[in-house]
Amino acid sequence: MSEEKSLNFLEEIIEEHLKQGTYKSIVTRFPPEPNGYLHIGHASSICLNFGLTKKYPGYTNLRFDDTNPETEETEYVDSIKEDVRWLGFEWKHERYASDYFGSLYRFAQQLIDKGLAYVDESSSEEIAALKGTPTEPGKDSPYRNRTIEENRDLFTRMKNGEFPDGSRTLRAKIDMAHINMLMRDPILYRIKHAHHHRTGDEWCIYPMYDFAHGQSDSIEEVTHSICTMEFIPHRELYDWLIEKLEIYPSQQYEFARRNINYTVTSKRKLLQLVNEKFVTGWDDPRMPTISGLRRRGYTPESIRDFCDRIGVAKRDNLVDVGLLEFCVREHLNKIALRRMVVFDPLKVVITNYGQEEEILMSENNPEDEGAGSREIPFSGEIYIERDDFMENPPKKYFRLAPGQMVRLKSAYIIKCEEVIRDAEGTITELRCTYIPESKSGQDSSGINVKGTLHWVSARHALLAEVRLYDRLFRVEDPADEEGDFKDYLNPDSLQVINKVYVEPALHGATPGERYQFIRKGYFVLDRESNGNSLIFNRTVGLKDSWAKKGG
RNA sequence: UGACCCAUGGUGUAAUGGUAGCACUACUGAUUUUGGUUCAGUCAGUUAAGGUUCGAAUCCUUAUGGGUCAACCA
Repeated sequence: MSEEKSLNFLEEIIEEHLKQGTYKSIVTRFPPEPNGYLHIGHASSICLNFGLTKKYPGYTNLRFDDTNPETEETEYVDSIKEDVRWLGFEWKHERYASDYFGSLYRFAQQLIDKGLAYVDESSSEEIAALKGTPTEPGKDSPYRNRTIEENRDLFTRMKNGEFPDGSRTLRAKIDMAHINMLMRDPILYRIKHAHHHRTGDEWCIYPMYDFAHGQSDSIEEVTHSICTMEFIPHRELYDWLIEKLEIYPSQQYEFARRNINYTVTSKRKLLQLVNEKFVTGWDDPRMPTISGLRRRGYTPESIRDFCDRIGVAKRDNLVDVGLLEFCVREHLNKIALRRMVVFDPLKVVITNYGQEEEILMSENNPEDEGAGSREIPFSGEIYIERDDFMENPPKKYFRLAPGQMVRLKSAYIIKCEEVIRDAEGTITELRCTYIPESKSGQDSSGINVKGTLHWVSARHALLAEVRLYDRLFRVEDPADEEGDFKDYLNPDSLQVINKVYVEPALHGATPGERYQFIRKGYFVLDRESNGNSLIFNRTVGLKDSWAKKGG
């Protein structure tokens, strides 16, 4: 019965490998650098790498590419681990490139011994000058032909801290005229007298990406090393090093990173937004970070579903954020508890109801009978949404208007009899009558109304704060615009409503529960809430075909 | 004026020489005690030109367009 889902190009490669017996099982890795928080683009890579070893025999390691102590911190390591777990994945081994500094150092010595690496004393400017350009070959460094003994000695002294930062590098000896710039004697090691988040002051030389990543893959016997397309030119060097070092032949495969419109996914840019206070932090709910999405109320299920739907391929892309929103709505619709909250209150007095009150029942989730129901107090004075009333309504307006009837959700049908105004002419109150026989669940009135409104009983309502979020940028692709990307921030990305009126059932709201404020959207309790205050973040609004029609 | 990667509806992704499909979006309509959900339907695509073939989105050539490469970042 089940329709076979087509394979992405990596799954095809792996199935072929498994079929041919190239591998019996596979090993992948997710290799973040701990210099920032993970974002939605990383989620794609996480789902890919971990997803592959869920589908095929094998496992996935979490490996931190921590070879640049100047930008890396333990805070980032912790956040990355939390985010991967939250997304629902468990790694086999937790590893660090820094675990391999000793092996990497010995690999470098082997290269020196084979005459394939040398210590260069050129400055970074001099190296750049001799590098050539994509269309012109480079020139050999004057230090290129030192003896092996000299190189060994110099490299040892680099490690021993005898030289200042930037004064020397270890370079592979390949070909300065190579068509691939990365093969023009790439730098393997540089001197940095910097404190490393894990190895402390043990080392003052650190390997470059190209001399750490592939070697780490190899040490872990990673079979399929999956990275993004900008690393394609690195593959030649990746292979060269593995061949010369005669180590386990991990293979690199590349896919196109996923881009999403109206946001940026560059750790450098996100860091800028954080540092320059354009957002409140890495987990600001407007951020495309995993932690931001989590605080915003996204579920791991919805993010996994999103990654699954956008797929894996090799072409440039700009995915519509609307798809992410669709995924979270789809999930939240099934699990969110329905609650009634009035954002902009308009008082309604039900003139024939009297001073008493009663308890009504309402289902917690019409999509899930198991979610049960809750009690809602009703009384003769309630609040409805100000924009649920119009004095001169257009055709097909189903809400309240003079002489018109609406259903109050889970309660009665009411009819608007009178509009009360203050001295300025602002509507301050509506006088309505209710139809006693129309009680929800036992309606014998025979009246059919088109509109149903949410409401809260005025004397039972609690106060809360809601934070409404919109896209962070006003343009689809901020990174592609002229000038500073920050000039394209959306000034209305955050709207705070300090006082909204919520039904009493929200009193014990917990951060783990998801809510749908009926007709308003999906909300989650923010971590800044406490015993005295309820603060809700809007995850995403409901689809609104009335607003779209210009209603 | 080099090398490499890529090109299918508005967006994302399938079709692996044999009926261009799926999802999102948009638009209709039905249902609805959320103008939500659900259901039914509609619009919409192979960058171009040659070639190979009975047959090409798929293979070849050229062109065009987009991306990547000149960090002691990853």
